[in-house]
Amino acid sequence: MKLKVIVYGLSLASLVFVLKILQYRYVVRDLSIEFYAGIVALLFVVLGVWVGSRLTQRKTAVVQTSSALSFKVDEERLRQVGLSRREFEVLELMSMGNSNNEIAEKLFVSTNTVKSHAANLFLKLDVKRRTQAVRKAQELSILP
Amino acid sequence: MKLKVIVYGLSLASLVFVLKILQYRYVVRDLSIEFYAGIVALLFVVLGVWVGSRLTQRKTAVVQTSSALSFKVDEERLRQVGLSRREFEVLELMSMGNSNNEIAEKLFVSTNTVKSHAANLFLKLDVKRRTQAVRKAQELSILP
DNA sequence: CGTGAAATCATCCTTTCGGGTGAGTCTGAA
DNA sequence: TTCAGACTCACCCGAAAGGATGATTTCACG
Repeated sequence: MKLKVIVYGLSLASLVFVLKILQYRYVVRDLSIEFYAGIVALLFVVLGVWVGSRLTQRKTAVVQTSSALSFKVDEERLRQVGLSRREFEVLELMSMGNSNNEIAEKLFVSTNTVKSHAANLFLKLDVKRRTQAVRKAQELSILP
Repeated sequence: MKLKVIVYGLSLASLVFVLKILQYRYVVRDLSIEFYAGIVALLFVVLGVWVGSRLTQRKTAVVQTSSALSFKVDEERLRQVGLSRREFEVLELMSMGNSNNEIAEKLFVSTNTVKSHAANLFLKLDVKRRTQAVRKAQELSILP
């Protein structure tokens, strides 16, 4: 929200600024139009680069803060991936560095069950190893 | 490398393109210069945003993959833990979800060597599994 | 010139992971 | 009630990971 306002405002301001410059050109007309075009182009490329990096930075920042919040955001993400609660619990303990056996003990189920959940969440996350699963979960910001 | 070439090439191409347009303007002069300025500005803002996001994307990627940037900060941390460069490289690839075999291929060494490095860094990090190693490395902020 | 750390590779062995398959229970929705 | 999905567990098997030990080479440091 705030970002959009800033970006749009800045763009408009810059445009006005450039127009003013061009207006001024008619007074000081001693340089070629190509020169001014180059200036304008350069100026706006710089502006664009700046805006572009700002944009991406904000994007990741938002992702980070949202994951730092609570369960609700996670559940939405979970539904996007299709992970069930149990699968997510396994994934959490997995990311803590627990073995399947340790996860089984902590969840009061058998190792086989953990392996089933693991296999299912690997399918849903489209990964082959638990380390990949953890990484992908972090990238999807469903895990810290 | 490739990225820079592409970016610079694209910038130059766009500049030439705009200059051509302006040249053409002298033939079809029926629109105000403000209009053309707006077009140019808009065009280059879009280009800039694109380039900007590209740039930032690469930047983060570089930080993750290459050890060149993170070396300086890492080496201090590394000495605290006592990890050698090779062990750290293995740890990095490990955190990306690579298997020992894949790590071996990417480092041009045998799987046994990777396992040796892995065993050593497990000792130094005081962990038992690779998932724990990755987690601990993140907690020590020697890995993203 | 030795000495030690790092890097490399190996072999043997055990544990852990992961894939595949099947199957029973339970719950909530149609 | 029936049915889908989740959860549970089991067995088998191959692949990956990890532990232990030893050997060689390289390279910097004293």
